[in-house]
Amino acid sequence: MEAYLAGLNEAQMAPVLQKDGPMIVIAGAGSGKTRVLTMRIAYLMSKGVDPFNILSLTFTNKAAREMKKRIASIVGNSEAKNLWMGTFHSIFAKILRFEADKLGYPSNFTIYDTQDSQSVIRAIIKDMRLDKDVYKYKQVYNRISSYKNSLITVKAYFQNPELMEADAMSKKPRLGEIYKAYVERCFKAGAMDFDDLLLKTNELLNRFPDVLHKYQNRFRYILVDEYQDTNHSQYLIVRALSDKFQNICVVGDDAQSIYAFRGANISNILNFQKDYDEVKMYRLEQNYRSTKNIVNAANSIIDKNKTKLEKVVWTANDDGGKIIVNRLLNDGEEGRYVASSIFEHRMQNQMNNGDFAILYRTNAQSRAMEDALRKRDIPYRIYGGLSFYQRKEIKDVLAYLRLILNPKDEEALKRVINYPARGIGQTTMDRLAIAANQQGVSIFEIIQNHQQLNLNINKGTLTKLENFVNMIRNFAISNETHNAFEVAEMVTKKTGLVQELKKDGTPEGIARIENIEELLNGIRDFVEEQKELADTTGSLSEFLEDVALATDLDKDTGDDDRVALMTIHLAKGLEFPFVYIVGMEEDLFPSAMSMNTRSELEEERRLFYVALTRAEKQAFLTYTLSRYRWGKLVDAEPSRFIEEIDEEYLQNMVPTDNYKYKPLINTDIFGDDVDRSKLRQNKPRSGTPPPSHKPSPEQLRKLRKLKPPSAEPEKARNTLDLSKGTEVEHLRFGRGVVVKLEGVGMDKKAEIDFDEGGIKNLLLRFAKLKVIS
DNA sequence: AATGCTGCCTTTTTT
DNA sequence: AGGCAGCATT
Repeated sequence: MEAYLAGLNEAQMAPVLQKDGPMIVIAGAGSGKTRVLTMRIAYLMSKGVDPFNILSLTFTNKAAREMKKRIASIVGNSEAKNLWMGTFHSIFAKILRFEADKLGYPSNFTIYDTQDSQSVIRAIIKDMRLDKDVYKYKQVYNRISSYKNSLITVKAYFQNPELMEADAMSKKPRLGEIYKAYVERCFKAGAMDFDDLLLKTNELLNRFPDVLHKYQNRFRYILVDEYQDTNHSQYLIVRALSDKFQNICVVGDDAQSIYAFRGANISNILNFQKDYDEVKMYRLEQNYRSTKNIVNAANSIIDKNKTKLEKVVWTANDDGGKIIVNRLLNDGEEGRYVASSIFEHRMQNQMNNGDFAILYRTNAQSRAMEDALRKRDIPYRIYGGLSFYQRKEIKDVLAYLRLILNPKDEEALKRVINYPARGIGQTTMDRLAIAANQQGVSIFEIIQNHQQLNLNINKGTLTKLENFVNMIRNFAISNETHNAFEVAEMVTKKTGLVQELKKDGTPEGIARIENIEELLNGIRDFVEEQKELADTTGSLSEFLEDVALATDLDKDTGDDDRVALMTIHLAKGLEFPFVYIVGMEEDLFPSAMSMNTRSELEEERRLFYVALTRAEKQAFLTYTLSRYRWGKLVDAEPSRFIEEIDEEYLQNMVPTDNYKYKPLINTDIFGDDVDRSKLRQNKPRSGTPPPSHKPSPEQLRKLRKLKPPSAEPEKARNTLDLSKGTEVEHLRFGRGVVVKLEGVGMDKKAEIDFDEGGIKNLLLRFAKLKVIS
């Protein structure tokens, strides 16, 4: 027996040692499935399987990189290098580039991200003169995306009366036309969207049997991680490729299926045994990650789901601390509590920042956490949300780079043809677009050939257009002899992008320049890494592919010691000693949009299961009584998921004086005449409806333009003296609470200044707010 | 053509 | 509250 297998338990060993045939591994949270995959690949190679014949599909590129490293340490780097390992999207993008000509695409096709796709759809809706309130571009995009993930092409769509009827019923009878136009525009721009990478792979394998055979023979051993989150399109690719040799190993956990919203099909894992002959099934049920308390609590949650495979996750670890549940006044308090708690536990247990994670349901929740961590000087890092590559200035640079490789890329062209401003306006663009449509070519080509066409554009503008095209062509020529970093550096200098930002001189402008510098550094690192690890040159096209398909997680080097903030979805597959799950409230988690059907609710529950099982030592749950949502303070109720945990695993904390701020709840400010239980409800008070002093829009406009009194302007504007008898309808105690001021008709954040026994002033955070007494 | 204002939408999760 | 598309102004 090979030495590297020594650390495996019996259950883990069995799937590693089964060299051939179809198999499914049901792996509970924290049961060491990555280890099994890694060891299995190492074992296959030790039994003489050529790494070129092994395809391993992972959920993130980072996971792939780490596995590769691990395997390299067992079998050696030169062999490990030859493994095919990565996400569905990145592996099949590579294959599609190689086979692009068969599908009529250029091999340097652009990969449109969600923003690009949505922008194309928005333009189509506008061009078709459809009502943008009926045809919401995001909805349309999602609809098209789900068609593509179900392999419903435009042609298939128009052959399916049911689908067309369904869209007509939802008042979108022309959805098919939009779909058609969208596909055509992408094709003309030489672009594929995320879903195309899978859809076109299917098309490739279906239409060209010789190509299918080629890849079937190449990928004799296929491994798929997180199989529960594959969609139909991915499922069909796996089936097609594994059909000949049937050496397929899928690993997953139905209890952790959380991507149904993007087409993941849980029945892929539930039905695997029907898809292949003589499937061997293995279960990994021993959890090595978490304490007994956490594992048992998680089990008690997932028990509430009806749709699941039977398995019992258990652990031999210590009991550990109970899950700490805490109630806070509002989201600001919640942030401060979490920050304080991290601070204290870090001290007490001699932990690093990187041992803590804050997990939330929606990205919008990160802000309150960030504010609190920043105030406490706790270093943190946010994953996901508005990622680095989605920032305007970065997308601008990337658009230039995309255009160099693929001048047909219309989204990139539109973005930069007049940025920095070069006097090419909307009218000109409209004319070019019309000509491009008539000629059936790209806008870039129209400009190149404008002398043969009558474009009705004046000479000065034509010169500007020529200059632009020449600039891009010169970049393209340089690109043939320079690496990605050199080209990118040239672009930032010669296009005037950085100059433009320097000129504006604002703090934001400076931050943007820094971001561009960071991008250039990133490109330099990329080029060096490529030369070292992958025997490639570090070309621009390699870099852009990496960017298009990389996630924030992939970018993470883990060098610096920071608290991790991310959505629960992003946390899948990760683990931390201390985990805070915040915003445990009805309508937030479970999300208000996921409570319509049982299956939606069950997915939310699985999501909670995933969140809880990220914790190794200690889990914390927090909920608030009210929080800002849509810019307004909204009352909140504790999530049903808290109740669903067996009580014996919980420690419910009554808010105490442990922390600097006091979580003062129901503190009586106004005496007995105010019924607070009613204040906390959204409903108007029964009997006496709340007085409505809401000013008319006209009055409000007047109010906003009013200047503060000239004497002591700063103070007069920001301070509200309660002794003057200002009517306050709704007041909660504590710092950063919200006050509703009658007669103003809006909520504003305010800080309360204490004066011995009572409140002296409300310090309004927003200078604009006027108070009428 | 550039700039500034207004009013709308947003908050589900992502490759 | 904040971002952004669409409109109005210069």
